[in-house]
Amino acid sequence: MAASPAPSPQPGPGDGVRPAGSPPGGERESDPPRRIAHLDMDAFFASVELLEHPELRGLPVVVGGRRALVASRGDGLPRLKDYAGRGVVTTATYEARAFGVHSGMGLMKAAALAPEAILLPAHFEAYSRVSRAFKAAATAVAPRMEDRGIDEIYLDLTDLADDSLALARQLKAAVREATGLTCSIGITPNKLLSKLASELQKPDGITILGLEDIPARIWPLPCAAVNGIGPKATERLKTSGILTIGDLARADPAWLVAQFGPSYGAWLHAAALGRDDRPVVTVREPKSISRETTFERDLHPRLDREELSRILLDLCERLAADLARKGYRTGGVGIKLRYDDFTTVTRDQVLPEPVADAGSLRQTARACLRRVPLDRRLRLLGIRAGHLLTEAGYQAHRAQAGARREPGLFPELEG
DNA sequence: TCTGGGGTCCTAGGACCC
DNA sequence: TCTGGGGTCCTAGGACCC
Repeated sequence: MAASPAPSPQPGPGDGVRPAGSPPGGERESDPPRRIAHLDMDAFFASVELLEHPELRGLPVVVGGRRALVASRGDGLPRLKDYAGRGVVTTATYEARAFGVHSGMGLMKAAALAPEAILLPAHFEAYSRVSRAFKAAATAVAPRMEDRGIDEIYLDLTDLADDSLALARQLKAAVREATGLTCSIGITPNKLLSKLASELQKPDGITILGLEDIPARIWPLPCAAVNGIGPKATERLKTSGILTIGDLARADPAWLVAQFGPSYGAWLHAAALGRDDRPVVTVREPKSISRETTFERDLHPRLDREELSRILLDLCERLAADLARKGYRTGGVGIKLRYDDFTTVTRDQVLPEPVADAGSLRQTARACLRRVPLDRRLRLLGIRAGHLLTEAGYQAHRAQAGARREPGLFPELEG
């Protein structure tokens, strides 16, 4: 079953977004109208690369692939047609998208569409730096910000004085001043609609919508435009003749629930009507930290045992470094394997004591590996740290555990 | 021309406890 | 020799997102 992005308090019958002036004395007071912005950087990674390579402006440029592989061919600028490997397109400029190239597409396939496009390796440090800069610029205008990844944010504008168009212009000016880059902004009463709105006039656009605009502006869009309706749900909806958000809005809610389950079915109905009361979440603790790698060639668990062992150690060391840098311990370690047929398995194990060092991670990963079939070649190995505990949380955990055992027996060994 | 790496959330069964 | 129901935790898989 498809996941629903926080369907929020289950919209009951007749509930959801209450019309302005809903009956007094109801169970809940009418929520105050909100103003939520979604700010999305335009072709972010590619645009950052163009800051470094202004001479490539106007050309089809694709960012993706591993640096060593990308850089190893040719003397001039690497072309997509020179690439051989398992990379995917991370971002493409609008000129490259005109050839049908899009994010997530295999680079080999992209090369068939746009062989002469420039291929640049990703520079994640640079993107992170620019990401911090645009977020700082945006929060200087609108402080209540929800981080949605490296290139997009939500902002709660509800309590700000200026009108929405003025705020959008201020945000775009601030982002451009700080980074030299353009973004697109949607402003509506909720996150769902704002996310849709910011896409409507990309790049460099501003789109402000009210609930009254839903039939004309939202309903003609394909279902897949909704954040939370992915490839599987799109396909299932299509087989029932539901192609647009408007089709979905007209579908019988009971039928949707029967087809997609109580949670997702109800959410689909609410989403099609533009109903969404999720708050802008300004602080969040991570739930897990992970590292994974796809091999350049498929590896056999026995024949390539040493190489796999080296790769596992490397992943554990990098994960341990991540934990140390971010100040977490993990109380549960998991592994992920992808076989040559692309099937994926995971194994998890909770730990009696939280750990953070590479050796403990590796030991637990090996225990997990013993529970998994190792009879065919692998293309990916990953390791994940869950049940995260901050250093403060860990001290509290230790104090509790210590109190439960022999209190004060070895005080010199305690924290 | 097969399909990266980092995440979140949901479901569902079984164990275990009350 | 049987019979509940609820609650939480653990585990595995999968959809989805950036």
